[in-house]
Amino acid sequence: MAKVDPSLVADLPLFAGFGTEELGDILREARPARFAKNSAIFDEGQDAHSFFVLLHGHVRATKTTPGGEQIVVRYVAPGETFGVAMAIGLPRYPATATAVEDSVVLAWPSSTWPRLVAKFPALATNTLQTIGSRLQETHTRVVEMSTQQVEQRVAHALLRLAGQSGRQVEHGVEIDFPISRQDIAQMTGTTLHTVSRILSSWERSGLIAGGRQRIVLREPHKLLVLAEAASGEDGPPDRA
Amino acid sequence: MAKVDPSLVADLPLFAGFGTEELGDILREARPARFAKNSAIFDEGQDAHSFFVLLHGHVRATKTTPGGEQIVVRYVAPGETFGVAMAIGLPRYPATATAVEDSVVLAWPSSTWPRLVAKFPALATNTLQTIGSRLQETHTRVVEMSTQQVEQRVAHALLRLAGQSGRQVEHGVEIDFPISRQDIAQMTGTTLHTVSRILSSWERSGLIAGGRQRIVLREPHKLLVLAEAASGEDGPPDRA
DNA sequence: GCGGAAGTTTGCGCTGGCGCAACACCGGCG
DNA sequence: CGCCGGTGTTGCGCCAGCGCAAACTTCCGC
Repeated sequence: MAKVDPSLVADLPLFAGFGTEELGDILREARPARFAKNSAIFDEGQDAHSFFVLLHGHVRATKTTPGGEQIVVRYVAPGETFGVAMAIGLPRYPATATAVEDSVVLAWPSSTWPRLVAKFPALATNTLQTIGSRLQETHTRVVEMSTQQVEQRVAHALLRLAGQSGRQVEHGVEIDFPISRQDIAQMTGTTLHTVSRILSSWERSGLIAGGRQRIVLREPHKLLVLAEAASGEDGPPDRA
Repeated sequence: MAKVDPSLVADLPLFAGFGTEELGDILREARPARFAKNSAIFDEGQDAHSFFVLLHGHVRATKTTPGGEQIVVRYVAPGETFGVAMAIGLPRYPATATAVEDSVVLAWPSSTWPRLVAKFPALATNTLQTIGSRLQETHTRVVEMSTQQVEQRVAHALLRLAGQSGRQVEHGVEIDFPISRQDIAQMTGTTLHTVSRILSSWERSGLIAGGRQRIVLREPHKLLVLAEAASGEDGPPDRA
C-alpha cells in the first residue's frame, strides 16, 4: 500500500488547520494514482466514485452541451481539489476531467467523505470556502461574458491562466501546460478562429509569443490594460 | 424581542436534519426584518455584517462591472439563503441585494456563523450543498451563454424563473414578482431592446402574455422546445 | 525519414443582435 | 385630472465575430 507523506500536502487549503496526526488519518484513506496525458480521470454523468487532490500536472474540466459542443469549465492546478461532486450533494460528476499532461492525484472514495467530515468538521468549512471562491470566479466569468468583447475576454482568460499556472521564463510568463486555441475558445465562449486571429494580432505586436499549444505572455501589463479597456473608451461615462 | 416560530422554517434546506430544539437555538440568534420594495438589503463591497434567509417576497442579487453596467446574478425566492459571504470566507458582499417587492427576512449577524457551525456542523454541510447547486446553476449559465443564441437564453431564463417562482394562473404560469425587460436582459447577457423584440414576437404568437413588469407563460412547453432547439437544427448531427 | 493527423493561420462573405433614436404607454403623484 | 418619469416598443443601419473553406506547420508514429 502506497503511503503519502503528510508534509507534502499539509499546506493545501483543503487541509488548513489540521495537525500532522489528523492529516495522517485523512491521508490513510487516500490512494495516489497516475493519469497519462489526455486520459480521462472521470466522465460527466458518471457515478461520482471519488474525489481528488491534484498533486502534479494539470487537469481540464469540461461540460458537454446537449448539442454536443464542449466548453471548458476550469483548469485544475496542483494543490487544488476536484471531483467533489459528492460533497455538494451530487451523485454524479457534473463535468468531465481530463489530464492535459501526465498528472498525479490523490483519490478518496466518495464514500469516505461523510465519515471524514463527521470526524473533521473543518473539512466541510474548508471545502465551503473553496467552492465559494469557485462560485465567485464563475460569476466573474458570467459578468465578463455579458459585458465584454471577445478580445477582452481572451485577455482576461490568459491573465488568469498565467496567474494560476504561469511559469517565469526568459522573456515573460509562460502558461505551464499545453493549451490549444480551441481550449481558449471554449473558455471564453468564442471560436477557434477568432482566438487564432486575436492571438496572431497580439503576437505581431509583441504582446505574446506562442507556438503549438504554448503561450508566453511577454507584456502582461499591456495585456491587462487591454483587458480592462472598455470597447468605446474615450472618457469615463457618467453612470447613474 | 421578536421570536420566530421554528415550524415556519423547519423544512428549509439550510435546516435539514435539525430538531425543533436545535432549531430554536439557532433561531434565537436571528432577528426578522422587513424591506420595502426597491430598497437595498446590502450593497456590493460592503462589510458582510449578516447573512439571511428570505421568508417572504423576492430579492434580486446584482453585480456591477468596473464600467458601471449591472448584471443580475440571481433572484432569491422565499426559503432560500443569501448573503452568506462570511460562510464562504469573504469579508465583503460580492453583490448587491435589493428587495424587488416588500420582503421579510431573517438575519443573523455574520459573527454568529463560526459559533453556529461549531455547534451544528450540519449547517456547514447543508450550506455546502446549497452553494454547490448554485455553482452548478452558474456553470449552466456559462454554458448557455457560450453556446446558445439570445432567443434560447431568454427562453431558458423565463422557464427557470417560472420554475422557481411561478404562480399558476388562469391561462398559464405567471412569474410571481415584478420583473422588467431590462432585468431579463441583465440575466441573459443581452440588451433591453433585444429582449423586448423577442418577447413581443412571442406575445404575437401567443407563447406568452405580458404587461408592465409582468410575464405570463401561456405555452411553457412550446417555450421549452424553443429553448432546446439548436439554431440551425435540421437533423441530429453526428458528433464524435 | 516519411506520411498523416492534429493544430494553426488566414481570407471572405454574411448575419444576429447591438446602438441609436424616436415614440407609445402606463401609473402614480401633485 | 393632467403631468411626468419609468417602462416598453419598434425602425434602421452597422459591425464584431461567426461559419465556411483552404492552405500551412508541427509533431508523432511507423
